[in-house]
Amino acid sequence: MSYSVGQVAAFAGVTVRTLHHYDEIGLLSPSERTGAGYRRYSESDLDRLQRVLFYRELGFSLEEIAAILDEPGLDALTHLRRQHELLRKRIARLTEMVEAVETAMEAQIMGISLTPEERFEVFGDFRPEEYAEEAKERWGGTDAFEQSRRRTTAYTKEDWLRIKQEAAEALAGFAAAYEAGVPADGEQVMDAAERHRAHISRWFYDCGYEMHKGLGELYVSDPRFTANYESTAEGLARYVRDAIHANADRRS
Amino acid sequence: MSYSVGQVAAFAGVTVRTLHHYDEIGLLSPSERTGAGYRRYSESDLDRLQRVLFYRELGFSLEEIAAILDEPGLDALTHLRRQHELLRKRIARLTEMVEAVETAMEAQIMGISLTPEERFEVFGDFRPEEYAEEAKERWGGTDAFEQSRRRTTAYTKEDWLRIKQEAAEALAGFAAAYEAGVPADGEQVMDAAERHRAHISRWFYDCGYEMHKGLGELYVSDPRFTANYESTAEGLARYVRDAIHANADRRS
DNA sequence: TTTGACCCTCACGTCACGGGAGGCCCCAGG
DNA sequence: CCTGGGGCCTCCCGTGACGTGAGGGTCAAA
Repeated sequence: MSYSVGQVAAFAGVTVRTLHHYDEIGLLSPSERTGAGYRRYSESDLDRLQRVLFYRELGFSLEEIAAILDEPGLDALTHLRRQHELLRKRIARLTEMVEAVETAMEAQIMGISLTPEERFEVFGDFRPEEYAEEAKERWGGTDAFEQSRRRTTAYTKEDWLRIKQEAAEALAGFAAAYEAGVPADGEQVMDAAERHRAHISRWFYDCGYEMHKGLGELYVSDPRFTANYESTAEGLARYVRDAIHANADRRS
Repeated sequence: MSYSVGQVAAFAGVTVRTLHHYDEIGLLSPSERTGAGYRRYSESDLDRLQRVLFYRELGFSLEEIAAILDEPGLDALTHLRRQHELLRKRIARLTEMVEAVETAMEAQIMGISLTPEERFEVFGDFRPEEYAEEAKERWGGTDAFEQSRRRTTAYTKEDWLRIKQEAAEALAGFAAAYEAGVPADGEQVMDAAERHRAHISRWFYDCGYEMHKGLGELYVSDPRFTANYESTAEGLARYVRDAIHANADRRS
């Protein structure tokens, strides 16, 4: 049994032109022609086409596909195993992308924008030293950033909801005291700062008093954090920094 | 903070030329230029680029991407949700392909070649009546084929190994009796036929005596089955058919 | 001030087809 | 017998998403 271009095209979900093209470049030439020059595809031609379409779908160029298919040692099972492996990798990649999207959603919800590195994390498979260095510099040379990343990747939806809730409570606590005119070194305000520090330590990275003070500075100096506080109440960022400092001084 | 083409290209893992191209076609024009005409990408330009690359990876044309991104109601979370959904679908598709590959592997191991429809099942998202009809005709108008497909999709590796094992035992049983000169309606040969029927019923589809007889006929008429038996011993296909008939007659 | 890394704008090349034009082949129906 | 319509052929130009220089400005560091 053999098949015409039209039949094969219908089977495989490609156009006749595509089959002509594959013939032209020698990727898939039908094993027979009729007297009138009509292409006739055999069973094993279909086999080859199936493989071509498979590798094409996974993003290989036609040239690469030709190389793969014409490799000596072209056992059918070998191909199937390779395809299985490629699919597994591709699924893993997409799963990573799903995670990245979820992270971005959380970031969006929490009102924090990402750094360029974070944004494209899932795309660049390379991580040149240059940018890694820059990130380190930005985060004060500590490994807090890395630690945070490692921990947060394991968090579930529920964890994130809880984190968001706690963060909102802390913010509300500071805002209430601030608007009531309580000074930044008031007892309850310092307690709020301490709860804030515990929150960070628990969910993100070990946050000592020194680091907490650094974070407080960041809240007034880094606009992406400042915005988060200032949008609740003008001057709140500075107030929170002062409270954090007062708390750190009290403890040491 | 703004970034040059080179920096952005490095972040995003694309070439400078690509960014130029996106500028040319108006898909992503940097929000600023220096006096010397240098492109300067802002934070929100990066945001847009990230989305462009995302949709591109999922196979959208640049024109389509432009339409998606310039849709009114372009909330960030909406995009993220859409991306999440698209990824889910794509993963589902790849998972289907994995299953198809596994099926093909089993078919290969069991020494049965596939029909064109089966081969390209995973590619054509359409299922025109024409071919569905042909398949029905081929399988005698019953729904045994569908039933088999439904059941076997849930099978694990272990199941398949066991099935293969049982099939091999059945074959060996027939072959032994055949080569010992036992007639096809011998007691033990009919018992082997009955075990064969039970095997089919258990793992693939309800196989009554009539259907079993049909299957026996298939073993001598359909070359893809015949080959499997004849390669063990010449004349075995006919012998198995006769045994199946004898067993069916005995039972009714 | 010079050097080298980076940037600019043309402009042609490439890959994987799309989409006709113009013309055989072949069989069912009048 | 011939005629119409569907499928097939080759030839060839078009397109989308860039690759790849050529030829020439820009700019911080040495």
